[in-house]
Amino acid sequence: MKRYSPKDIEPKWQKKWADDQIYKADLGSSKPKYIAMSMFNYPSGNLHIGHAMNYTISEVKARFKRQSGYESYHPVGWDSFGLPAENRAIKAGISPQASMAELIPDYRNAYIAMGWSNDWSKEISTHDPLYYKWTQWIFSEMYRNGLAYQDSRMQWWCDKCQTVLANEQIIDGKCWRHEGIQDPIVQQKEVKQWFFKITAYADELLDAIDDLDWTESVKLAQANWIGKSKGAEIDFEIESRDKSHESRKITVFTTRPDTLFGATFLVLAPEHDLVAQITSNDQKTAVDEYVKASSLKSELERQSSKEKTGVFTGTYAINPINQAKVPIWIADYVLTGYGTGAIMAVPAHDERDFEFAQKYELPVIRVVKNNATDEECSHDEGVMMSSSQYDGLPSSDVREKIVADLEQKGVAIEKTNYKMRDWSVSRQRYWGAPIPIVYCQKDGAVLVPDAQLPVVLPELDDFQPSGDGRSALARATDWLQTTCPTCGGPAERETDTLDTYICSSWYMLRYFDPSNTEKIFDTAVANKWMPIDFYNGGDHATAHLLYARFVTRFFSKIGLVDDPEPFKQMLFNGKVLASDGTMFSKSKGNGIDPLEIINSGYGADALRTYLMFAAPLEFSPRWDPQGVPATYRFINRIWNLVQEYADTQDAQVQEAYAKKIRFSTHSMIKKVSEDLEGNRYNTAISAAMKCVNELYKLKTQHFGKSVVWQEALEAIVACSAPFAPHAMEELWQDLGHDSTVHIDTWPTHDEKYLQGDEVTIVVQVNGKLRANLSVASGASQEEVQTAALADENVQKHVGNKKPTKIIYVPGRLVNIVV
RNA sequence: GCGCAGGUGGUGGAAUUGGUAUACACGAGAGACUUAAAAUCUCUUGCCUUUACCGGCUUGCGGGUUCGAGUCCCGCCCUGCGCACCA
Repeated sequence: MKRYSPKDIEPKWQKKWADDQIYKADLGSSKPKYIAMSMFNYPSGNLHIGHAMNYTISEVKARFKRQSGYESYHPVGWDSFGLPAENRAIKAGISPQASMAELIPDYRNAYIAMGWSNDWSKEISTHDPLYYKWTQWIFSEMYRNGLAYQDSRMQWWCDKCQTVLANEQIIDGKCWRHEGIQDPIVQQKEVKQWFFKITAYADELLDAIDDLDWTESVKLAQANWIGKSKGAEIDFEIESRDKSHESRKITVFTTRPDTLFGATFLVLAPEHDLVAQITSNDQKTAVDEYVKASSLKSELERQSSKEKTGVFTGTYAINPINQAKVPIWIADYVLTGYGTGAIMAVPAHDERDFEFAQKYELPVIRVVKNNATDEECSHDEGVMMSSSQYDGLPSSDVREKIVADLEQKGVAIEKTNYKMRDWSVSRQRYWGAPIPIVYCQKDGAVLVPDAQLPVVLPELDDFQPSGDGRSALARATDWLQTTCPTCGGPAERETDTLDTYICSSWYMLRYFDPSNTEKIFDTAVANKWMPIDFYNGGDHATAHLLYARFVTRFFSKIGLVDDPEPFKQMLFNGKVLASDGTMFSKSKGNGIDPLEIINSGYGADALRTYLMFAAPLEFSPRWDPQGVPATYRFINRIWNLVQEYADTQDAQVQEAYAKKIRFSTHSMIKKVSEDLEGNRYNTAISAAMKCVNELYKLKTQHFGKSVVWQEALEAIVACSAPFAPHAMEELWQDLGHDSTVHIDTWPTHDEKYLQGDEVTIVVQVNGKLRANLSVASGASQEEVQTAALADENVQKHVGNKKPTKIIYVPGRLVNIVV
């Protein structure tokens, strides 16, 4: 009997599949399309167990659909620009280009060894000039549509990376690449930056979230990130002691205009423009000191110190609703970047204001009557009080009314604010797509004409940042010096490169037309294949997924693609954890190498099946050293079953056995199909295991060449093929096929085989299980009840009491209440 | 602090609309095959009581609704993730 040896069959089939190009997607196929993919790879080292997990998830989905009659496309690409790659190259003393030329082939081999069904004919790399030409073109297109602009502003700066960071790239006040204990806290630095105006799409991006079939937590994270809040801007006149004041008012943003009568002071952020102007002479020293101190504080310090601090400016403002005189303070708990950088403080109804008022003994006026006591602060809704003409009205109604009334006087306006900021896309690093801009003394910043794209990244010997805040490109003088496209005069290229999140925000579309040199991609093909049917990953809940949505939405507006949403279904999967429940890390050296497991003899099939079986895909399973041996045993059981069958003679299978075999097989087909569709891979695999166990019991009799056994074995082989593609391919051939198991072989279940002659009815007495009854499946309620009451054990518990009620659930249970 | 998700055997985890709690797997125990071991196959395995049957208990804790609750409702406790002074 042929033994199961992954070492021999896996490479054999990998070669055969490649030769036959069975995974090459025909984008013009007349079959229904399906595209499943995982977030593409950031090549920076070896394939690790996290990759194995992520990519197997979408790969199984792609295989399931390919077997089910779809033209299934499982693309592959490399997110090859970016810092980790550049840092690795610097460390290795080679260029990033050379580093990629080393890494990518290794990854390719690893992908093949995992048995992933990628279409290698359409492979892309973001560092390929053919690709980044279009990344640059997106910048130009954004610019032409008024969505890319340059601005000088304070930016987060990581000293280790020597580059600015987007808000999304800061974790606990540290750079996302340097969040260790010894790593520096990010600093603010004034830098001239290019931005994409993602805020212009804030509302659309938020509204569209509802309809996405995405992991709920990711949808929520995106909504939080966008952070929409409706409110009003209200003007407070500054009480003037000195006629020379340039500005006479302070505009505050509030989401609770209904509490305006309770505003007992104003607070400005220390960075607010008016601070110097309004500060009185006797408070000047204190204010100056406070402003200076808070500017030196890092964001982390500012956020970690719970204690609120502030200082009085010596000036007052007038509350527009009742002309009350309220003091103006400055405090760093008010953020400069949000709203107007100034708030009206309502200590009775805002916890932060309450805390501040307590500390500095400022008055507290309650204006909403709710369940809170007089001593505590509460933002709950209620009925207005101490609010003149609004008294007695519900606070939720007054919110709009008060703004409308003030709007008439021209001192307020309805306003919606967002937490989300524009996307900073400039990076002061070498390894990225150069921003297609030149600076001319006469014409300023000028776009490089499309005909001159790509602006090719020059090869350098030294690509360390220049240290003055500019990238290594600042030293590439030949490249740097150019001519102005507008006037032809001397000009200098932009030395910043584009954030790699731009590269990854549109790659899925390039998969449909990877070598087009005339256009970014063919719209007709993209419209046929978009949106991506299935997408998964264990990271980037906000940044990448938000940027990809933004860019796709932009593409739909300029007519490049119809659907504004790129990913129809998105599954945010868990990460494999070490056996002790902690994250795998390089420093701990506790990583699991997928190739090592494959080569140890267990093979890719057992590894893949284990990863998909260990837990639901959303969970983070702990690595179990017993796991792969267990799934190896499962595959081996299928293997031996098929081999044994191949060695049998023709057999007559009695009808009663045939029924049992079919019941087992068709239940399995149904369950596996539904579970694969619903991304419940772990229970799909357990259904296949259960079926195999049952077939093992059934094979002790009437086992042999027959239609019913052939069908059963083909079903178990086909249904296990997405998880264990190599072994199942071999077995498929052993069952007598010449063509591959991986295309158009998915079995369908027939309901008629799922109906048994008898059903098991559970009998309860007062809700407690007392008997199991086997009755004919067509039995009437009366028959079932009679049989139930006749049962010996049921009789014992009913005794001579008369049933007061009998609950009957057809085909399931009888509950006798006495 | 706020938001979200979740607490089920020794372990990972299953359980349609409320309807046999613990599927499947690991681990453990026993047996078969073998000179022996590995591999393979078969059986047992929530807890208590019992030779066995029978019975009792059990889904983080406490209540409630119901003929019936892992599932629904109320109040606690704990864990994980996300956001974090966004007015």
